[in-house]
Amino acid sequence: MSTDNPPLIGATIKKIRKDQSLTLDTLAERSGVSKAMLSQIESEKVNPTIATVWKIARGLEVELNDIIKGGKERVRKFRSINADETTVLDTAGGPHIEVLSPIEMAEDLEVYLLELSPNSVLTSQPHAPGTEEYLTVLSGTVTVIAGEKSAAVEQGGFVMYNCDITHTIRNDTAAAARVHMVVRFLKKNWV
Amino acid sequence: MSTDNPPLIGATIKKIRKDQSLTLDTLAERSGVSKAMLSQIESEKVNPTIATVWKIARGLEVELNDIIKGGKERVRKFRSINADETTVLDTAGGPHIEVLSPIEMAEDLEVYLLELSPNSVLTSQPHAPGTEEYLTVLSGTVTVIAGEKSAAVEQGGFVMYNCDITHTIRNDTAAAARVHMVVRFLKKNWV
DNA sequence: TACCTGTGTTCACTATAGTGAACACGAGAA
DNA sequence: TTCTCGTGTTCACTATAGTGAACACAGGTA
Repeated sequence: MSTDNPPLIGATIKKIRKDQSLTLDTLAERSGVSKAMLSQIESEKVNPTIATVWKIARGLEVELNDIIKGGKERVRKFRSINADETTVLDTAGGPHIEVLSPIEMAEDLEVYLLELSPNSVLTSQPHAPGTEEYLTVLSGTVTVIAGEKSAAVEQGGFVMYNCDITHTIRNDTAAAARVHMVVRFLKKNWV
Repeated sequence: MSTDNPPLIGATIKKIRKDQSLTLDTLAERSGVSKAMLSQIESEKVNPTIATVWKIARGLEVELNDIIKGGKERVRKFRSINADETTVLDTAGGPHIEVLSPIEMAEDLEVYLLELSPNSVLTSQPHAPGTEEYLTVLSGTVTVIAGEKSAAVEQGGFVMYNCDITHTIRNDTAAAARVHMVVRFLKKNWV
């Protein structure tokens, strides 16, 4: 939705109501908002208050944010990427990094495979606020440091942490380590 | 926040404004909402319209939903789970499933390791609407079917799909397959 | 001590949200 | 053809959002 105007939520409310086969009368009963008001809102004739929209969301049993963000039609995804299509990020002396997730997932949910050589370190700068990383140790042992917290995790282990602070993955052993990494961003819907 | 009352957003707006060291005057200029109104909103003396809160969110450069959901203080996570602490889900003749993510991540982001025997199938019922699965094939080859779409994915490959329809992972080969699986749910904030 | 400034609050007003009631319209039945 | 019913829209009203201006208060300075 455009960022130049407040969200037009009338159409969204109408769509959700229709999807649930509800009349204005029924939604009025469920939500505590008058039928007249609902009609005006759906026609974008008025600019309702937060409390009113919250009541409608409750009546529809949906999240307030589902109404506000515009109720975009979700198309079900199906996307597969072969091994030879993944992107490889290598730096001299650094770990071997394969990007598995497609470009359209960037800054939403990113998936990587990392291979850390014996006695190597991968240090990253803080990501966007609220971003989280989830690591599965496939082989070897790694030590993860995020801020003042750290843990050594062996094969078959799992670690998750906020990565909006400087964070480091180290392989202090004499064997290579392989790690599956997922990075999840807090989404911004309209900035 | 309580689901019995509309969201009290005044305190949230005030906190964000203070965090950014802004005065009411400054926010009024940036947002186009009067200082008087801002004061009333922050004091929970009025129930602002959606458009007004949207203007404030823009002025603060935050998501509308950040204000509405209550601006909870985020504590940075750090959680590690050793291999011997993961939960194993096995059924007779079924795949070997290890749950890596901790219980508190249930229905948010769930992480699994799957091992499918030669010529075996894992069929799942539809999950909650909007839920997505992300598979990394660590070894072997699997065929993923979601609704009418399918793909055979070899070692090192990746596949993602909506799993709010019946979906199946098959290993039609004579070798075992190992798959890393992430399940991401669309969050409900207050239902 | 008095004055000034910055910041937040309240007043008195206008504009608009929100409602109960009445109206408009289309479809189906008699 | 007329009537009835269900559903959505609009009217005329009250309640409240939203504002410019004035006020209140605290801290700093002369």
